Parts: sequence; structure tokens; C-alpha cells
Amino acid sequence: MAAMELTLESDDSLADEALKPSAAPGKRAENREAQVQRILEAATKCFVRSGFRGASMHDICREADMSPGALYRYFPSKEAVIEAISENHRREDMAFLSRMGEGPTIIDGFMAAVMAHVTHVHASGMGPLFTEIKAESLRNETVRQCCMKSEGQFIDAFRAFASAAKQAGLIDPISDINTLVSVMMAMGEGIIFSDLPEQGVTADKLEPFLRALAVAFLRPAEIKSSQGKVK
Amino acid sequence: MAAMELTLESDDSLADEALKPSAAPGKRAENREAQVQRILEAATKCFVRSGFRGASMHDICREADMSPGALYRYFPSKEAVIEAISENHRREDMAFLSRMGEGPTIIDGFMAAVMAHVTHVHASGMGPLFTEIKAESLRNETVRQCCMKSEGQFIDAFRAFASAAKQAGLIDPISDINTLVSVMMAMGEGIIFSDLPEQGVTADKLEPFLRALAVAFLRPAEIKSSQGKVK
DNA sequence: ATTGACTGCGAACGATCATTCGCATATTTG
DNA sequence: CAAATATGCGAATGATCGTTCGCAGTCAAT
Repeated sequence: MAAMELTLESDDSLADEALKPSAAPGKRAENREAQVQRILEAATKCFVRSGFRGASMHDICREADMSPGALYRYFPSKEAVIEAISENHRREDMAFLSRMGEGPTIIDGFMAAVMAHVTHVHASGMGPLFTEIKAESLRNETVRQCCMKSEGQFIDAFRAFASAAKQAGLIDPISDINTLVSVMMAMGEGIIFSDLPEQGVTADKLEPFLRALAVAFLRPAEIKSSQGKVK
Repeated sequence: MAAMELTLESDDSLADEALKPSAAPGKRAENREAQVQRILEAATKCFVRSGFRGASMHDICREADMSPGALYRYFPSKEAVIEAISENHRREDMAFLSRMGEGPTIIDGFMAAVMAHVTHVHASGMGPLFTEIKAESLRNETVRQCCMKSEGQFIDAFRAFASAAKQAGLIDPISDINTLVSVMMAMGEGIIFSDLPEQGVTADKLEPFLRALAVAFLRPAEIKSSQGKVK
């Protein structure tokens, strides 16, 4: 099917393309990138459906409408596909970190980042992939390091965030920022893993609880008791 | 080795046991139960090491010091082993629910149950199994129902706990107990999944944060601001 | 147009894995 | 003791899976 399209395409361009069959020099690299993307999208779909180990390369080939031989021109192994997806996925997540500076208060900034992340994961339906990546990271060294890298990024960003807020007198002094960050991250992962929307917990229901958690942990110096209450 | 013991045992009982080779009628069932247990322990070890899909039946056989043919006398399939382990594991978890009634305050009871659970999981080194079971529950119907059952038990227990506390005027009225329970459970799972002790977060470091969380969510009517502070 | 590199194909290969089967031994029953 | 049954064994089986390979078509440059 795909081959048919390509042959049809060259029909009307006999004069200037049949003689010089290609007027586009960077077309190869372009197409290559598109193919890689196609494979990653197909693989993601399969992995969400059946898990890293449950989905076969043939499944991915079928989903990408591609032969095994073709697929292996772009990725040397199944592991490489898994690692590329883990890497992509984790990189996307980190994009939400920048939103921590948003909002009038430190709590609002934190909440903006967290809620944006939660909403995005739910909307894209990639929740299961998190669990899969987590499980894979327990045994695959490359995936583990990928996870650790993004965790490190988060920890650094959050530590800077908390330190700045503390110095500005916005929050009470916190003695153990390391533990604070680890615990918050663990809880955040739990929120992502459990497909809360499937249990009837929508984003707007979730928000006050997360805000209460943020207030309890960060304890902003002002408006201590009016904020952070679950309505 | 085990066979050796048995033959030695029959030495001094020539008269009444050599003629009637077995004086123990319920020995079969006993031994059967022991074998089942042996398999489950070996399988758990393998699954923690390599994951449900990564561990082969031959691995389990080697670990249990048993041939495939023998193993299949006790479990009809690998899936059956996985399901039995998931079931066992989840049942163990539920045992900690009963401790919620402990302690002088509602917060103490809650904390007793949570900390006991966290400590137990860490001590037994079964953290990875949680992630594995979670991932498996996304695709294996039996495992999913096993998870949902124990979640349901937890929800029921916690709802009863919170309702009683609310009626007794121990905590502020909570409008949305369903959401409260779901969010707390998700966060708790996150704490279990992330192997916090591996990141230097010991139980005693974790405790004040969990307590702050409990106070923020449950908001006991008295001592509102003195408790629930992270030191 | 010819050459050489790139891409695509899909049958085939070798490895692995869950599961089975025929046989031997051990235990229980009659 | 003999028949019946339960248990153990481990090589064999059939299926699946990741990966490879030879071939054919396409693209880019001379």
C-alpha cells in the first residue's frame, strides 16, 4: 500500500524528476526520522497494550505496517526500542518542571506543575507505561539509569525551588530536604501509577488533596490554616 | 536428602512399619502442602529477581530443586503460580489493616498500620514484587481482580475508620471520603513502590512526613497545629 | 545510464520457553 | 503381596520470539 503511493507520486513529475530523480537532497534523512517516529509510536501502542515483554517485535511490525527486516534497519534490537521509549517518556515528564515557577505563591507554582503533569498523563492514556518502565528499570540497566537521571533532575529542580523559597522566607525552614523530595516524588509517582481517573477521581477532585499535601509539607509562612484544607 | 531421612526413619520400626509400610495416613496431604509452599517460595525468589515474565519455569524448578514434571503436578501453569503468589502477597498486606485501631489518637492508629506495613515490605525485600504485580494486573484478569479485591477491602476498612472518627467528632467532616481514600492509597502505593530505604530514607525519617500527610488529610479536631509538623 | 548506498521485504534460523509424556519409584489400599 | 494411585523425573515437543539474510527495488551522485 505504501509502495503504491510512492510510485503514483512520481507520475506527474516526468520532466524534472525523472531525469534528475531527486530534487531533494535531505529527503533521505527526513524520511529516516519519520520512520523512526513511526516505529516508536507503534511500539508505544503495543507496549501500553501488552507490556514491554508481552509485546513481540512482530506485533510492533504489524502496528507500524513494516517488515522485521525494515524495522531492524532503524533499531538494532528490541531493547534499543524500549530504551528509546523510556528516554522519550521521561524527557517529556521533565518538561513540566519548568512550571514550578508559575503562580503568585510557592504553592500555586508547585500545584501548577503537578496538575499539568497529572492531567497530561491521563489525557494521553500513558499511565500503564509508567508502571512498565518502573518494572523494567528494576532489571534493565539502561532504563534504570534513564530513570535515575530524570529523578536526579527532578530532585535538583525541586531542591533549588525549596531552597529559594526558604531563603525568601516563604516557607518554614526544612531540615531534611532530601527526605522531603524523596517522599514527595514517591507519592507523586503513586498518583501517576494508580489510574485515579478510572476510579472516578477527576483532576478537580484531586487538586485540593494535593494542595493540602503541598501545604503540609512546604508549610508556607503565611495563610497557614486557610489554605491547604480539604473542602 | 529428604528421601534419605525417610528410609532411615523406617529402620527401627521393622515389625509394624515394614509390613504396613506407612503408619501415617495424612502424610500425603501434608507433604503436598509443603511442596506447594516450596514452589511458591522458589517462584517468589525468581520473580523478585527477574520479574514474572523474565523468570522461566526452569528457573523456578532449579530454585525449588525440582523437575518440571514434578512442578506441574502442583500447578497447572505458570499463570497459576503467578496468581497464587499475587493472592498470597495481597492477603499478607491486608493483615496490617487491623492495626488501624491501635494507639490513643486516630492519627496514631493510622500511623501504626502504615509504618508497620512499610517496615515489613522493606524488611522482606519484596518491594519489586509490588511493581511486578501492579504491571501484571494491567493485563492479567485474575491478578487484576485480586488487586481490586484487596483494594476494596482497604477502602471499606478505611471508610469505616474515617466515618467512625468523624461521627465521634475526632476529625473534621470530610465531604468526599471516596476521593480521600483513593488518593491516600495511591500515595501509599507510591511509598511502597519507590524503594525509599535504598535512597537513604529510613522508616524514622519517613514517619514525620507520613504523619504530616495524615494530619493534613484527616485533620483531627484537636491539637491541629502542634501535630503534623515536619520537624 | 551506471554505480553504489539505502531501504524494504518476509521467509528462515536458532534460541528459549511453557508444557507434555513415558517411565520409574514411592506410597496407599485391598 | 498385588493392584492402584500419587509423585518425581528429564528428555522431547511445539510454539513463540528476537534476529538475520539474501534478494529486490529505490534513491543519489557521477
